[in-house]
Order: sequence, then structure tokens, then C-alpha cells
Amino acid sequence: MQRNTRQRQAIQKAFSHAGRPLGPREVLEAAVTVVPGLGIATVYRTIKELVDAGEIVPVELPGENTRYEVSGKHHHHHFHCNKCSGVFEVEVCNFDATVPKGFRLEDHEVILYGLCDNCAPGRKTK
Amino acid sequence: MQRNTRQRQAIQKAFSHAGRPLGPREVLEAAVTVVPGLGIATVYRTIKELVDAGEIVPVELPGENTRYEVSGKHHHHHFHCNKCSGVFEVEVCNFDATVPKGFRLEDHEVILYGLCDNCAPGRKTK
DNA sequence: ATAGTAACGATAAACAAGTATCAATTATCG
DNA sequence: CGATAATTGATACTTGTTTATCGTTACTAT
Repeated sequence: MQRNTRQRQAIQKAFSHAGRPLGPREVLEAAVTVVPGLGIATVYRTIKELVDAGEIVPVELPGENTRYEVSGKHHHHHFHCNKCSGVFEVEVCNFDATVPKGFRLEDHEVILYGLCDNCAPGRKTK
Repeated sequence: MQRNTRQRQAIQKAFSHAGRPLGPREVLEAAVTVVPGLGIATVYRTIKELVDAGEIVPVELPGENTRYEVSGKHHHHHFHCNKCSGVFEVEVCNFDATVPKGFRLEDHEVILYGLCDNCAPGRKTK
């Protein structure tokens, strides 16, 4: 049967508390503070299980490794910070797309680039 | 000095004739028909040189390896075929983006997904 | 509390993309 | 033409991510 381990709880919590897509490394960094000694193998294993269980979904961005975020969110897109490389959610949508003749549009992806709140200039210190 | 080799010509021609972004594999497939025996190492080498020379620019799409296309094109985005995985250019743009408070938007990327002309239904045969 | 076994952690292995090496080839100049 | 050195092709290597292995740990039900 499925067991409720500290490491699994920590990893689930990392996703639910993040509010943004996390990669395996980020998950490890977040969860290891709760469960010292947590291994990367467990992170990968658990991510795969959570995906299979439908709890999280993969988020892929250009040139980046796959991240994951909790599933069931409303339609949204992502903002990629050019400085800290962090990824954040943004509400977007409403764009004109003219696909070539004969093509059939099924879905779309919008990625915004810039500086996040923390990295943008005009902030007191760090 | 720089030499004008058959393989380099074939690779340049592959890009200029493609009209869409090509990955190293695709470049090899196209150029090897012109220069039998062409090796993948030469493709990578030449791509790097062409990028340095500004002749081509990298195109990155979610979950895909880097492709390249001839530089100097107008603002455009890409259409990724869900069936054949081919990538095509599309004219897009004009979308509303509301970035979170404090964020600074610098650039954007739009990727459309669907079926390309060849893969869309309602086509005679193939 | 204890047995049974799912899950863990460390690490080796598998993969894939891209790079470096080097002997053989060949474009280019005189 | 002939010498020279840039370029090539085959392949080994590097790098980074993800998976498999296996002895150990620690949930769970009894």
C-alpha cells in the first residue's frame, strides 16, 4: 500500500506552497529544509508518482528543464525572470493568431520574459 | 582563412531553403542528401560558426532541443505540429499581458500548437 | 512492540546533446 | 601543379538529467 512518509509530505508541500512551477532541484532545495538528508532520487521518484496521480502537471519552458506545478489551476501562462531564472504565474490571454492556411490551431503557450518583482530595479536593496 | 566547402554550402542552403527552424538532426538530414557522408560533428561545428557570424539565430521551444533559423526575419512566432513535430513560422501578435505588480516585461514568446497543413485532416491522402 | 515491506538514500548506470581529438582530406594561393 | 593548413568525419569524451539498483530505514497493520 501507499505510505505517508515525511519526504513525500515535504515534497507535496513544496509544490502547494510554491505557487509557481518548480524543477527537481528547486523541489529538493525546498523539501530538504524540512527533511534533512532528503535525496534527489526520492524527489524524482515522488514527482513521477505525483504526476501519475494527477496531483501535479509538467510545465515546459524554452531551453529549460521540465518544471512541475499543482494541477487544476485556471488558464494561465508563465513569466520567466531574466535575472534569477525564477518562473511565476501570470494571467494573460487575448491575442490574435493567424495560422497559415490549412493549419489547425489547438492550443497555445505564452511565455513572458523580464524582471520579477525581486530583480526589477527601483527596489530598496536586495 | 575561411574556406568555402561543400558541406558548409549545403548547411547554409538547408537553412535558407527551409523557411522554418531546423535542429541539428534536421540539418544533417537535409544536407546529407547534397553531401553524402556529411557528419553530425560538422553540422554542430558549422551551426556554431553561423551563429557567431550572425547568419542564423537559435530558436528554443518548450521541451525541444534548440533549433536555428536564418536571422533578420520580422517579428514572428512559431507553430509546433502535434503530429509531425515540425515547426513553422506564423505571424501573430497583439495580446494583453498583465504582469504582476513590480514585474517588468521585456519580451514575450508565443508558441501555437496544433496540426500543420500536411497533418491536418481533410487532405487528400498523405 | 514486531514483522513485513514500501520507501529511502547513495550511487552506479543509462541517455542524450554537444564538444574535443586527430588522422585524412581538400580548398586555396603561389 | 604542389605545398599548406583549414576542414572534415569518425568517434571518444564531457556534461547534465533522469532512472535503476540495492542494502538500509521506517511506516502500518496486527
